[in-house]
Amino acid sequence: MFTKQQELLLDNFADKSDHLFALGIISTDSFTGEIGEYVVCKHFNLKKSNRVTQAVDGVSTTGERFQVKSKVISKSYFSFNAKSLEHSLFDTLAVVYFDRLYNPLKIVIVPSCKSNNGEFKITSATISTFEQIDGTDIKINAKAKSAINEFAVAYNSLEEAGIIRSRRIVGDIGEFYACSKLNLKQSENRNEKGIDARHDNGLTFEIKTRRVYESGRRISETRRLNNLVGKTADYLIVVALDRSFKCAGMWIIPMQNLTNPKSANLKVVNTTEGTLNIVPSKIPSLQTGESFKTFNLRKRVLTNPVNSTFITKTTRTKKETTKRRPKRAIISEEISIEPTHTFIGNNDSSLGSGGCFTWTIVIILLLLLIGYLSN
DNA sequence: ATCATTTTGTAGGAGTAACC
DNA sequence: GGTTACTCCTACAAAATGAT
Repeated sequence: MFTKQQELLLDNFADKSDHLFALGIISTDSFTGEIGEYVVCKHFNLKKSNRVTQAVDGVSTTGERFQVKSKVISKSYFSFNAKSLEHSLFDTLAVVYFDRLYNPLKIVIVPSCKSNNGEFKITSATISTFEQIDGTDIKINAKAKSAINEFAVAYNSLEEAGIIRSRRIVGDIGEFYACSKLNLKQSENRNEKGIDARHDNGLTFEIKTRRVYESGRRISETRRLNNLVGKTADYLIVVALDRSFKCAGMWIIPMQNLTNPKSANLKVVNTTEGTLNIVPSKIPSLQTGESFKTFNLRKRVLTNPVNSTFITKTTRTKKETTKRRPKRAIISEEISIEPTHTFIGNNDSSLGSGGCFTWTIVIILLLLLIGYLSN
């Protein structure tokens, strides 16, 4: 789905990201925050906290507890605000600003006692009241600095190539794969609750992506798909990526069939009823399963009365679509199964799933069309 | 005074790990 | 499996400022 050039950029990003990991600068894909913690800890000679330590990111030799916040800025807007930090748990807030190459531009120091009950505000109007360390005075060793810069270049090239549109690279790439594979439109508003993409047929999709590969980054084997509660999309699409961000599996699951949306294990693709596979699995723990064909066929599977949970969704979509489509058009479109994913429902159909049904339907419709044309 | 632009504030989203 | 801890980003709304 990506061009060769784009794949090279992704490979390069994976390499540069692993290099930062090897140098102990990052340990996850939340790279902005981790680079910031690294820079502040080095500058103030802090002992870096373990990853899940509440409020404190580093402690100085004298016991001063630092919380670090990081921000990449494109213009000189040195702003920061936080509503409710646990200000009693740390002594000093250090906000570090980076340019797009992750060169530190400034560190702003705010004593936690200066917060208004946990509310911190740095704006152009208030910044002069805080201690500031200029970028030229921030010391980072040359090796780390060049690794960070190279990482930034690799990241920026992904953005410039249109591969990603945010610093949440894993989710971004997953959405890209899912949308191009299923011909979906990404939600323009990235904040739209519960829906990442739509199809022309009216169906809605939530896309969850996980990068699944052997690495020292993860201690736990368990992978989760969190926070699917209340998601109103018709389908969940699960995308697995390999180390180089190549698609290593994709599945489509009726959202209603998820039994534990609060904290679903990634292995729901193996166990959830109605799951169909879009891209075969390259991950041993995730089974490929029955393959997804098109939305046409998918709809016929869904209208099977055996699984009543699908019926309400199917009915709604069917109504919308049939209103728009004259009957003759339906026949001609249904023949061309591959290029269009437009849903043409037959709600009375009790056909089950499977390839032979597909071909039966296609042949019948072909015969109907030939008959129609010869008249 | 009104409209346009810039800046700040907020809500909602992403991913992962630890603890129970 | 559920919850809560950590992380940052983005788009939009609202407010502030500038231009006519």
